[in-house]
Amino acid sequence: MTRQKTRIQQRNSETILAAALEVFSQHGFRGATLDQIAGVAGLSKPNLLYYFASKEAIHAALLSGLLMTWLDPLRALDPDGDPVAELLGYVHRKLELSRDFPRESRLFANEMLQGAPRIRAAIEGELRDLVQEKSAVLRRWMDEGRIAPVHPVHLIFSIWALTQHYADFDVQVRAVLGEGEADPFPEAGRFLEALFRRLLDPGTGLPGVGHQAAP
Amino acid sequence: MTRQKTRIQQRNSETILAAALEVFSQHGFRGATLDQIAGVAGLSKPNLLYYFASKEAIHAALLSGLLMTWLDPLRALDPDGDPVAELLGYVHRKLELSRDFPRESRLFANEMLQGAPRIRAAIEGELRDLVQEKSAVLRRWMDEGRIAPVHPVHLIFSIWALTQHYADFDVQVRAVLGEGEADPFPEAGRFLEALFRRLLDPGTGLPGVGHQAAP
DNA sequence: GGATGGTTTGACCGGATGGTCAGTTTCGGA
DNA sequence: TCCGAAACTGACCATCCGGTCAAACCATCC
Repeated sequence: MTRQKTRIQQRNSETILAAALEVFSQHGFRGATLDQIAGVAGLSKPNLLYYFASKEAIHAALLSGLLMTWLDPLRALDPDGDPVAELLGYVHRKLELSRDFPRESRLFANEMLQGAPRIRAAIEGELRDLVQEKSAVLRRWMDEGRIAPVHPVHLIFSIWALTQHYADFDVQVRAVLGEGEADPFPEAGRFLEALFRRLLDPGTGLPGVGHQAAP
Repeated sequence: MTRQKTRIQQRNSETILAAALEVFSQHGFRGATLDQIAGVAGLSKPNLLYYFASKEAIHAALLSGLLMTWLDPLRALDPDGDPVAELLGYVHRKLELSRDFPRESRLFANEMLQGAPRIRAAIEGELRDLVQEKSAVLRRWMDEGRIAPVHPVHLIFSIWALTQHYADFDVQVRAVLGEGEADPFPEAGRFLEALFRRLLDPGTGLPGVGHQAAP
């Protein structure tokens, strides 16, 4: 089915997907054009449509490959590991994704902004299930007093928001920090480490911040 | 110049901008069409272009009005107020913006994803200056030991990321939390309150999380 | 060298898109 | 009531867009 045959097919498919990622992540699905993608890929428009049935097909291929990569770090969260270390590891892995694959992050963000018309099913299925599963783990850790009690799903949201921000709003981040500072990511890593250490530390119980009942 | 004359002009300009906000925030600049905007506004396409010179002009009008609204809450941060109360107030005001004006947030996010081609100047000017100014205040508060020492600019980034996430990724938030939960915002408010209280609390000094030198 | 099958492209198509314009309708004041 | 300006519209235009197709190209094996 999806099996590639020749090396040319393999190479050109990859070239096209790479170019499409560049264009889709910047302009969204409707804002991107086949001519643009063809231009970036260095191929002719009909040649694109020789490898992919349609513009939709290219976009779909990108998204389907994306979700797996995107969820892997959360899947890797070990229920039997040390809670704080596991969560900080997740934060750092997610931040590395933002640094190394910003276009993938923006493609995802674009899809979300549009109301996720093409991956709604996956969001309400796979993604939701995985988050619920890991939330149960977090809740257990909280009940055991190993991390501070906060709403587990919002905790996961906060990790997503804080890490993806550095990819999606890269222009803003760099503009505000100033041209002098080359790479914002090392400092971002230190900041997020401090933030989540303080948030999760079970020792410093503040009043009135207990988590709600599970959904 | 920009002064409106008749009531019809006032009303129709507002109708067009509201419709354009709806469409632009969902599809981005290139993905939006004048016919779509005209359809939402209930006006004919030529009538749109009677009030605005071009598609670009509509978009520019939206963005210029947006930045002011967007920065106001940060401007309101009082250097003479109580540090934690001021920052938590900012967080809550920003979260309310996400709840009440999600389309404005998405319009801004769309512009950022595209590399901010149309508001780069404002980002590198007004926005940058304001952030630098408030960062100085935050640094002073940290030096006085009234809030924990973290990188002030990344602290501001974290407020933006965490609050805007609930507007920009609304679909995902609601899908993951489940249809049962109607409004995610009250719980989000409680979570962010807890998060920033713990992050800012100067009492619980953790080792190795001091902030870097100022940029 | 020729046959074969994967690869590439110029030319083209129907429909959408941003924008124009001449002309008509509606409004507000004298 | 009438008039000039404001408000509005149908028809139209040039360009762009996603997609098609027949023909050409090219590598490989006989």
